[in-house]
Formats: sequence, C-alpha cells, structure tokens
Amino acid sequence: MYKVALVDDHTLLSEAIAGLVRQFDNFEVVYIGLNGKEFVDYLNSDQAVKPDIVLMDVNMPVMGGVETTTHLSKHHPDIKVLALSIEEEESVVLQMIRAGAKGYLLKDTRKAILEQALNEVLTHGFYYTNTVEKLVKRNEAAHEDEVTLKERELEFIKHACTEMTYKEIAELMFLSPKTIEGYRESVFQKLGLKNRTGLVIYAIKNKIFVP
Amino acid sequence: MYKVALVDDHTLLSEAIAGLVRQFDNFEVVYIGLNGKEFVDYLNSDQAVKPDIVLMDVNMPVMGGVETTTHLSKHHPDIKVLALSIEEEESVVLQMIRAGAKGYLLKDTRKAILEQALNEVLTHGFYYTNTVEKLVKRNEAAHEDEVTLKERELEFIKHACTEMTYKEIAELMFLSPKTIEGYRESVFQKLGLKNRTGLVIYAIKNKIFVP
DNA sequence: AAAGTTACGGGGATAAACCCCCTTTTTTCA
DNA sequence: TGAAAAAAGGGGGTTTATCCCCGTAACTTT
Repeated sequence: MYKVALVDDHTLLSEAIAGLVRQFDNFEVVYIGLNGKEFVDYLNSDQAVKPDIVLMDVNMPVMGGVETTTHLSKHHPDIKVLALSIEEEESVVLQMIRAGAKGYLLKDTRKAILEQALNEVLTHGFYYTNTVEKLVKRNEAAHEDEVTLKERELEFIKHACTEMTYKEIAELMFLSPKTIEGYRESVFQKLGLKNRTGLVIYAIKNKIFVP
Repeated sequence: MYKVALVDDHTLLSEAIAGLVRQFDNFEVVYIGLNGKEFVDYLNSDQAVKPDIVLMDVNMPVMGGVETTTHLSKHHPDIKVLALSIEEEESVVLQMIRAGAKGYLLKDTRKAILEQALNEVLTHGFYYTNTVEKLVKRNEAAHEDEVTLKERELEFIKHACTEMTYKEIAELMFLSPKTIEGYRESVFQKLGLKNRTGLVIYAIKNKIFVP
C-alpha cells in the first residue's frame, strides 16, 4: 500500500482527487494540505506518516510548488514529487522539473493516467507525458539563441519599467547616471531595442517586470 | 433527485468532482463535458437528459464559460448555472454573473460548501460567497472614479506601446504631431501619468495593449 | 446668437533620452 | 602577479519627449 500526500490550495480539488486516489489499488491518502509550508511542518512533526509520493500543485500561497519541491529534494529525497497543475507555461514546468519533480501532470489528464503516473513514478522513478516532453525540448531549442543579461542589468531594467528618469534610477542604485547610460546602451544592443518603450514591453513579455 | 451536469476541460477535475457530487444526497451526475460547445450540442440532441444545474468552468477552449452561460440563459433558462473556477479576477467573475450565473465558487471551497451551494441555487435561486460579494462591491466602487478614454485616445495609446516615436504615430494616424501631442497630454492628465513609460504600463495593466 | 465643448494644430522652451567615443577602476584568472 | 576583461564613469552632441500657453474651426448647448 503506497502512501500518497496531496498538497493543493484548492480544497475542493484535493478532496475530490483524494476520492479518486482511494479508488486506486495499492494507494491510500495519508495527508491533505493547503500549501508547501503546511506540508513541510507536517513532515517535521512527530506523528507524521511519511508519504511515498506527493501530488503537488504549483501555484500556492505561502510556499509554492517550486520552493517546496526544492526543499523536499534536499531534506526528504525519498519522497517522490509528482506535479499536478493547470499551469501550462514552459518556464514553470521546467522550474518544477529542475527542482526535482519526477513528473508533471496537467489537470486535464484522465483518471487512468493519474493512476499510471503514480505507479510509474514509484516503480521507474519518473513519468513524463508527451506534452511535457515536447515542452522541455522546445524550451531547450529556444535557449540556444537566448541572450544573457547580467544581474545589474536586470535590476536596471526593473527600475526602467517605472516612471523614474534614468537620473533617479542612478541615485537609487548608487551609481552615476553615466553608468546607467551604459547599462541602457548594452541592453538595447543585446536585445535589439530602439527605445525605453521597447524595453518596458520586452521586460513585461519576459517577466523581468510584472505589472 | 436533482440532475447535475459538469462542464470543465480539466478531465481529472470533472471526474473527481463527479465523485464528490455522487456522494451528496439528492444529486446525480447526468453529464460530463469538456467545453461549452459539447454541452450545448448535447442539449440539442435527442437522448439528452436535461440537467437541473450545471457546474461550469470559466476558462475552456472552443466555447468558454461566459459564452456558454449567455447561451443557456437565452435558450434554456430553466437550467441553473453555478460557476466553478480558479479564476479570481474581478472582471471575469462579473462577466459570469452578468451572463446569468446563479453563483460563483472558487476551487478552494470545501466539499460541504459545494453541496450547500448546489442546494441553495436550486431552492433559492442563487448562492454567493462572501468573497464574491465583496468582489462585486469593490468593483462597483472602483467604477465610480473611472476615467473614460476616447476612441482616438485609445488608438493613440496602443501605438504608444510601440517603439514608434510620436512623429511616426502621427503619420500612421494621419494627424499632425501636435495633435498627438494633445492626446498625450490629455491622457497623462486624465490618468495622472508622468511619462510614456507610465503610459505603457497603464495600458498593459488595463489590457488596452496586450504584449 | 453668445457661450461652451471638442478636435485639431502651432511656437517655443526645457528636460530626458539616445548615441558614439573615451578613461579609470575593479575583477578575474591564466 | 600581471595581462585581459568587465564594470563604472565621463564628454559632448542630436533627437525625442514633455510642458505651457495659444489659435481656429465645427458642432452643442442654452
């Protein structure tokens, strides 16, 4: 009998999915939690029943899926993490995989697939759907011609998405306006931009700045 | 015995929630569909069992929740719609309510609340959680001090979210640069902006321009 | 018909943004 | 540890953007 934990802030869903999991052979639900913090605290408590596998949501308040998975990989490497989310965005999926998730299910998968995924992760160590595999490959290809912005430049870009003038940004970053000027030119050159408006849109598109 | 239909593109969730609903007294699940189109087609078919209430997701491919609800209000006003979504954004909630939804549940509600909501909608005609009520009120309040931008100004704003200079925008709109200047000033004044960067961010926040 | 509103256009000034070429300081690492 | 690279700072000039105050034509309102 494998022990399953559910971590999802959408109570209705965890309750409902718990019902599904209980129908499967060889699986029992030992824990249902609202977020990563709750789950980690639970594991550190005395009466914790350590699960074999966790069905983990990604978008959660307090402590999100990525952070929680990273923590589990470090402190409880024997607990497998299977991500279960509506989030289809490449970067998020990849972050979860990098954090140590053994698989990533979108919430539009069928009941039978969930059972299969649970079994696969426990027996073979991982389970990836075609969709996720494609996503990962496509992302790797996209990374080829990607520019790398330096930390300081990223900081500058965030401030540039503001009504501040460059002079004000310089004061904020304790730099000379001329240095900011340098960042601006370097960033424009790297990204092929013509003006600050273009920079703002690039930053928002690439989530450097979230409006 | 009330008849319930489920419409949600996340199969795992509909299946799981169907399990929950079947546990309730007086409820049976007569239909599970992936999107609004599928459901409407089903209703128009011969062997359709007309449900008393539909649990409807909002974000769906092909035919979304708002569109479907509007259609049902017109052609099947005896079928109650209870929205069930993760979407917390005010405008979306309001759209669903306006379209004729009798209630709006976020997916983090508990099993007992779902049962209560189903019963309330069927007996009293509606069910609103505190959260949704607050949301609606807050939105009404927000609408008070809302500025109205003219058509021409909106067009200008969209072009301003571009690497074009004002002169180029003027050419594009067959106007003098000075007229554009006028739009700019009027828009800045109305929205309390300091510069073009602020305008771009406002436009994206308010979905005038989608990056 | 006088007064107001809306849309369009303009002059001229100042600040901010943009561009190219260059020096000094700091860091990196072979 | 010394050369190379990266980061920070700068001079000086052009182009945009911003701001304020003004004028005209057309169409409403009263």
